[in-house]
Amino acid sequence: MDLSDLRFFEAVARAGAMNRAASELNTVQSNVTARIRLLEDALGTSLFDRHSRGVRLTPAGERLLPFAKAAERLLADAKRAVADDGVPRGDLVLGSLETTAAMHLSPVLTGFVGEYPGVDLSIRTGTTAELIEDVLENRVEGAFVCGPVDHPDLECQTAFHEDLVAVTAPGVADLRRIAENGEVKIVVLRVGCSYRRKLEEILAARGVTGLRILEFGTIETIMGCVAAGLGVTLLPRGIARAVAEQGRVRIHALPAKEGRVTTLFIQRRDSYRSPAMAAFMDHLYPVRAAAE
Amino acid sequence: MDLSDLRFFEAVARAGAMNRAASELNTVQSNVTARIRLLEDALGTSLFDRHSRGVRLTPAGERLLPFAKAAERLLADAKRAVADDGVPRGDLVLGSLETTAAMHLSPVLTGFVGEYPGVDLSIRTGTTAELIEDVLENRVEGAFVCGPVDHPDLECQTAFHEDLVAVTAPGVADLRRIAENGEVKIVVLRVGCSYRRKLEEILAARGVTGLRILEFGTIETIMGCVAAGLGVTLLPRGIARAVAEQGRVRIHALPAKEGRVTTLFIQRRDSYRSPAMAAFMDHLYPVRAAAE
DNA sequence: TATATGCATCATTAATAATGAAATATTGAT
DNA sequence: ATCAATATTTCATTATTAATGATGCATATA
Repeated sequence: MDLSDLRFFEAVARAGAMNRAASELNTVQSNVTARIRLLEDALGTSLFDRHSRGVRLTPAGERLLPFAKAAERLLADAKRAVADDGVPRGDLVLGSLETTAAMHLSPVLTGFVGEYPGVDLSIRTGTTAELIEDVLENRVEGAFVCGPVDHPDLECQTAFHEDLVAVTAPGVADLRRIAENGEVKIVVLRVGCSYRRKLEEILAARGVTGLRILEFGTIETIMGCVAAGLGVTLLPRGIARAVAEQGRVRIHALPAKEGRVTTLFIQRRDSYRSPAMAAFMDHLYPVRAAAE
Repeated sequence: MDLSDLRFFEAVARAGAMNRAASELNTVQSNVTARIRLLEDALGTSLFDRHSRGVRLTPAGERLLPFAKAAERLLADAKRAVADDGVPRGDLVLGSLETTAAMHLSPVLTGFVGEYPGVDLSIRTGTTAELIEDVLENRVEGAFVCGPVDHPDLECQTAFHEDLVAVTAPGVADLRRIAENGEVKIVVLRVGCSYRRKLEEILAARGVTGLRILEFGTIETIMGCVAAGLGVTLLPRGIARAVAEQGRVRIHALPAKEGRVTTLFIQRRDSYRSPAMAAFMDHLYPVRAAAE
């Protein structure tokens, strides 16, 4: 058994069919068949059940799959470790919630890129669920997400605390009354956004239920919608404040139990930490210490 | 880069010479050279410095080595995971201190082998240092050693507590006086035995220093030597008691601070846990609970 | 029953790895 | 200084292994 065998295996398992896996691996189907058969012979077990529309993993195959993925990760990490001489350089891809990026990240990032000009930093935004997936699948090296997070493969560190506030049109004096003057919606950044469920809970606690959801791509659009009386949203106080001071929206403070959220920086526990990543962690340290 | 490349690499790194690595890998030396060169080309770095008496790892090679070992372990674990269907069977190799085996293990082991007839259990004895090495190098799946142990790759669980006692010839009334009636030695089981250093400390605290060391392979021999007035040893009370009751030796109790030792069961943190191992852990659980 | 989809088989070709012999280099001893 | 010993590199040759493309077989769907 060798790593290339596991690569074939993993591709077939993912594609669910040998011919699809073949084109993915840039080879022919007979080759895939042969390699899988050799692997099965070597292990003394069949790894796939063949049926007319493709293949399905056997229990033994299910047991092998995580090792195939781990092996692939290990080799990728090994390549990086060899290439790294301790000087932070190259790509560093991190993830962040849109709101966290807007609120907290810019001073951290500008400081970091100034200090390490060799590092090509990029930020990928998404929801907490998406970002957790991104970290687990090694699409990003780390991410700022909304806590709490509990996953055995993830290492979590407190990065920031923020106070969330509900934001409505200026005319809404009390959150309980938002539904009184006609149609109102929950306005959030994206499907699955962590704040959506939180806002629903907050409103439910005030007797407001059954609101519909409205999704937008940018915070500016959301603010516009809210100002226009189209709905209510939940945002960190710091972001909402500027718009509120212009009188366009009204901020509704929330008790700490509801409004206090912790932003965590998460990483895969076992994967290789690049010098760039280590440097970023160091750079982040004073921020994290302040949050404790 | 593939696993077979890493196997070559690891063998050369360990052997310190392509020659020796070649015979170890059952191939010719020119093949090893070629494979290493290909690997170096693929990684874009030289992994070894060649000199006239062999090769030495470059810094990049040093960085690669742990990955090579991890990859090998991963593949070995994968094979086992595929073969395992959850039923404990096959070889289970554990390590233990000689004294722990004599004192505590026999009821645990006989119970275990009775319950799981499919498991071929074997015990390899050694000193704590040897056993830690055995666990780290995956020569045994787990081991009973003398605590405390602190290693990032090892998971430690309290297994037993024991009271150590000093054992001398019957005529020695006080440990402080052992050196009075002529030549006396420290008698221990093996080079590097954990008890040796401990006994030296205990005697030093009583003003007895500079004793020579005597090593034997079995506890019976040691007891014979001690009874004959040849020296002093340190053993768990339970083992010494039987011989003391025959009047052949005298037991010198020690204060808890010196005499209390904890036996830990250690395992590699990240390696695959076989069903046999899991079953053994379960079997051990009541024992461990009693020790807490 | 025809058709589409997908795996297995197999002969052929391509690519890769292993071998053995000869060349080169360095250390240590005479 | 030279020879012997040891170790790596190079290279042509052979052996092994992987990939290809054509074909066959099975099964589900229309």
